[in-house]
Amino acid sequence: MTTREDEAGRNRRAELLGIAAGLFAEKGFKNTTVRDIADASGIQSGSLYHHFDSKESMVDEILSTFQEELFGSYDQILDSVDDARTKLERAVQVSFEAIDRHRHEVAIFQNEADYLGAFERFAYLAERNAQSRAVWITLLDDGVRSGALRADLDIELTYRFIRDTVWVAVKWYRPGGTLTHEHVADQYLHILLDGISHG
Amino acid sequence: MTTREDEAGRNRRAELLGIAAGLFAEKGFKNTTVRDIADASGIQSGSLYHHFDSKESMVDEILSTFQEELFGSYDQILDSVDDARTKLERAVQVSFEAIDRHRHEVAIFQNEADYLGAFERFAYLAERNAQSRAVWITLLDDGVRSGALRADLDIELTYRFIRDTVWVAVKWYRPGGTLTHEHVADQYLHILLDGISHG
DNA sequence: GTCTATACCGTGATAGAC
DNA sequence: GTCTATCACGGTATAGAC
Repeated sequence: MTTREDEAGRNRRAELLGIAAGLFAEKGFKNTTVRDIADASGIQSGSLYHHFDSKESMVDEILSTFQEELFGSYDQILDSVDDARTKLERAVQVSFEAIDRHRHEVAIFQNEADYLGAFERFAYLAERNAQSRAVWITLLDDGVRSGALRADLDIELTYRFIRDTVWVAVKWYRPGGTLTHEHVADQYLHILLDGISHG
Repeated sequence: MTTREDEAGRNRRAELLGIAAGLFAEKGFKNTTVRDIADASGIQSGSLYHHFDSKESMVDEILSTFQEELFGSYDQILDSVDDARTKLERAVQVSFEAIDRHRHEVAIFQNEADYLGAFERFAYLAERNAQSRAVWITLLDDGVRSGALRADLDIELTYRFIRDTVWVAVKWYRPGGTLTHEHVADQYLHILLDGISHG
């Protein structure tokens, strides 16, 4: 049974987490105070602790929820019957889509994973990193084996370049701006697959 | 006249700045305390203030010194008589070389420019950013005009991808590791210019 | 050039009234 | 569910002895 109060509580919780995510992304986790979050939410700092144990719990919930969704998308691509090149393209497109829909979460993960990863509570961040590497390496290996990609590729370096260039776009991409995430993904894939030199 | 004391002072100053740069790069500027810097230097926190006005002065000196050198290198490339493609290659190589020789400084600029840029004292960071954009846009424009690069390039997006991929490498590149900065630059230029797809 | 001592403030978190 | 009041801690920076 779901009462009206339960739902209101969940909505409020999500609302507060959204406000916190925006601040964590903009100013950094440690650099954002619980008073900042409370001010932006129109309540007092003490009231936040009615909803959450601690500031850590807030960022924990933000990151784990997001990653569950993202890796679900990657798994769908890996499990599909598409050819290697299409899968690689899909993975890039899904990543830019994540930047579009969850830019705060992406930014937090990019900026704070190193710092947070030092606490046992956030050990899963390192696991997710390894999981992400596995996805891209698989896609690149399949691409080379199927002949879609150059045989002389340095897979490890190529992985790093793709990963870095995709996620760092969160620093400048703004949803609702002149560039759509589809356009950015297309242009990026054009550069990545075909290069920028003439002929 | 340069006395022995002056020189010892400069050495000590440079030594302390180097230690601070490592901590700022690793933990972030705000997240690094003056006590952290003092501990790592084997002195008391109060003693730091004999050498520097404030924590801000330290990061200021670290960043401005580094950028003066980096943009000197870019200017040399722009002023050279090389063709467009060679200039672009040289700019990429010089950037990876900067990551190799000054990774702390690069990391600090990458991670803290947004935060520090909000203070008037660090307004020059935004100017340096604009200057950097001007360098890359010039190189790309010349490349397209001379026929070295594809005529259908989205110059602005290409600039962002190059900038991002080059500088984000500071997150994983380690001097003295198995990869040299020359090797990384070569591989990156190969991907950038020729793409990763087969044929 | 480094030390000790300390002023002063912002921080995360708690307790209990409403 | 929010408020006020409060606490213990750690932060930057200063003063003055050695």
